[in-house]
Amino acid sequence: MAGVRQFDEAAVMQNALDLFRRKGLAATSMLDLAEATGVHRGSLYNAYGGKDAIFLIAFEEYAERYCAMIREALDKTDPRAALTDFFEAVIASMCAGSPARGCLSTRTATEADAAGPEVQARLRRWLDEIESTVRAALAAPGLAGRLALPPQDAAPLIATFMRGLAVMERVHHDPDRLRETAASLVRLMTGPESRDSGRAEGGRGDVS
Amino acid sequence: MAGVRQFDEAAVMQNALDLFRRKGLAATSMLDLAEATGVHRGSLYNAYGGKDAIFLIAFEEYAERYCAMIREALDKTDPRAALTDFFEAVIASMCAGSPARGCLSTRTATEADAAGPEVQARLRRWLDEIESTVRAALAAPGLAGRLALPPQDAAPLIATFMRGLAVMERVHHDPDRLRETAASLVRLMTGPESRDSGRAEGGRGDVS
DNA sequence: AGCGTCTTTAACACTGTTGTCAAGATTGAC
DNA sequence: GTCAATCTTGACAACAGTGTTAAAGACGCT
Repeated sequence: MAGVRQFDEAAVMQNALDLFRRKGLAATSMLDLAEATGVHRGSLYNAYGGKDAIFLIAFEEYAERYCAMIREALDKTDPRAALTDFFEAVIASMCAGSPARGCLSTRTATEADAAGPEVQARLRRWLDEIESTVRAALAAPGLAGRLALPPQDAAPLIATFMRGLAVMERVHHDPDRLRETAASLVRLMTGPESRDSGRAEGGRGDVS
Repeated sequence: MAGVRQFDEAAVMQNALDLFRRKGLAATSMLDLAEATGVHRGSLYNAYGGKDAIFLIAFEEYAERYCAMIREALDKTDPRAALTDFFEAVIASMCAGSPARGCLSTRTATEADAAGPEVQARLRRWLDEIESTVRAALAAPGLAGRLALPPQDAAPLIATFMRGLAVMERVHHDPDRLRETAASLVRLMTGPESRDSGRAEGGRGDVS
């Protein structure tokens, strides 16, 4: 073989992901991608075929990092610390950047009908993965039975609620407000008993 | 004065709203609006100025109906019945139509950076209105003090969670799943005590 | 009826996006 | 060094959308 790819595919995907997070899938054109990556539009068509295909590849890295992030945040022995760290990480991730970049998957989900069926399927799979990651973490020995809700009920509730946070972030751009709202849910789920499980420090909360 | 408007403005706005709910603000073009309303594109420019202006007018009716809908749903003497009816109405509204049309405001919120500042401001105002409507309803004599959370904490939590439901609807298109998730939150907020407050029947849950 | 005002309509110029193509450049394999 | 595969690049045609404008039409008012 010869006539070898001239650009760094990983770097292209990183730039593409950054762009998708800033502009969203629908609003990003192939020309935007070409400019952001420094790769000629024709080369992108040649290498990947189109926008959705690029998105799907770029999304893989996002998905992986995100899951790792929440898995780490939830890996605590105290339920309240686990959930507090979890929401802190989620909120920090969507509020990072200026202007804040928001949540890629939430944005893509709401404009999903404009995206191809592969993107829709990938999104569905990813949200399921988030939910099972949360469910598994809550069912872990340390936390099991210490919540007001069994993991199989708590996980969908948490997964749905975090989507809501992402929407609210777009409207108010106020991380503290999100934290307070999340704290209410955490209080509700952990009950009033464990009075002081102060927030453990957890990860930096940024996915990238 | 003369040279009088040839079209029914209310009908145009109704059609515009329908279209916005189906396609979203960003994906709807002036040409789409012209076709959907039967009014020539130039006339729409002349009468309203542009897409955002049309959206803002159409949105008023939506906002009004929506608030009335949730106010009615929450107007119950039992907290569990109120919240159950509330979420039933919200879910029915976003799942109506085929394909389900989703939640206009949630969708607009996530693509808000593409919209003008007036739309963003209107959206913010609307979400605040939803939140205060919920807060007021929960603080009403019949319900006050019968929730696990004071109204000023419960309202943002509920408002945020219902945005999450709208996102999940886009992904899974499964009303029952949404109902179950919402039921978990209701259980959490009303506590296990009131064992049987079976769902009162409430409104039809459709905004339009 | 005539006037002025407003609306309608088709057309125009412009910009942005898409997907493809052919010519040329590059590079590994032989 | 030559070959052949592959990538790069600029160009092209086609389409969609925008916002404006000028001419034509409709209507209320006097």
